[in-house]
Amino acid sequence: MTHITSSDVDLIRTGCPIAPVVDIVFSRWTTPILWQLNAHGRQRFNDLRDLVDGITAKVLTQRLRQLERDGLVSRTMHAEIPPRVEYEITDLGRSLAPVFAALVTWSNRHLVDVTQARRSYDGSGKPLP
Amino acid sequence: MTHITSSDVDLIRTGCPIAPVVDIVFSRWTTPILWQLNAHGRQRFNDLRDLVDGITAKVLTQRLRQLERDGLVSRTMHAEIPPRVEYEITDLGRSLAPVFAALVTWSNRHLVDVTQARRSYDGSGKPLP
DNA sequence: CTGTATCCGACGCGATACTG
DNA sequence: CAGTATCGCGTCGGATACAG
Repeated sequence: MTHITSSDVDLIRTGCPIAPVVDIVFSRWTTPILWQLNAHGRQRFNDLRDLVDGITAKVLTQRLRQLERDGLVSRTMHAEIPPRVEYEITDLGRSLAPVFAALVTWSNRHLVDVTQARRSYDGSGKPLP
Repeated sequence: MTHITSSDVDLIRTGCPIAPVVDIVFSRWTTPILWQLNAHGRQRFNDLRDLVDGITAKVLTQRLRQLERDGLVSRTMHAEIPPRVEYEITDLGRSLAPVFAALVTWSNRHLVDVTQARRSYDGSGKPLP
């Protein structure tokens, strides 16, 4: 007799198994924040703000809170005057490196294809999204 | 003498080199749509709508237009009554397979760590995002 | 320096009704 | 069957001002 395991059921039922991780890693601003923390190491709040290009203090705070809650970033508060707070990517955050590497590889190989596809589409009278 | 190439400058200047591809691949609904088209092959509009769980016709149309423009999905219109339209993932879309595979791997290994980090954070009196 | 509070405009998305 | 049109709400993010 054949057995249907719970993981089999998951394979059948699951809409998109990577949906949860996409929400965690690719919600807005999280990718550039993690990228900069990974590239430049531990950073103070305002320095990180400068590194992440167009982000405002409010949104940076919101995103850092979420990343801290998810265990991807750590926050260290130094009781000094003026106050100093440092953010650092965690081991769990660094474990995303293969994912980011795969994206870099794909970008180098195929981003130009997307650009070309867009030109071709826009120049062919089809309805623009 | 040392030379500074344009790619060196890019490495210094670039905020986050994967930001463009993240916008293309991980904007809302695109991941589940591509996943289902990759898993179940060519699909008619309403069948795809049923596969993608909670999506409405309007939003599915918008996302499919964008994916078609980016060259990740192809649209085939059959002049019949009733009309039949089929969507299929392209070779360019399939070239994302290593990216999705990396996400599956990370999800299997580390999604539980995120869940645990959230429980720990929520149970420690820190400000909730 | 490191945030927080408030206001507000833009956008995304769902619901519904309608068309070729 | 495969969309499109319209409406309305909710959320997100930007700007600004303020606080510890």
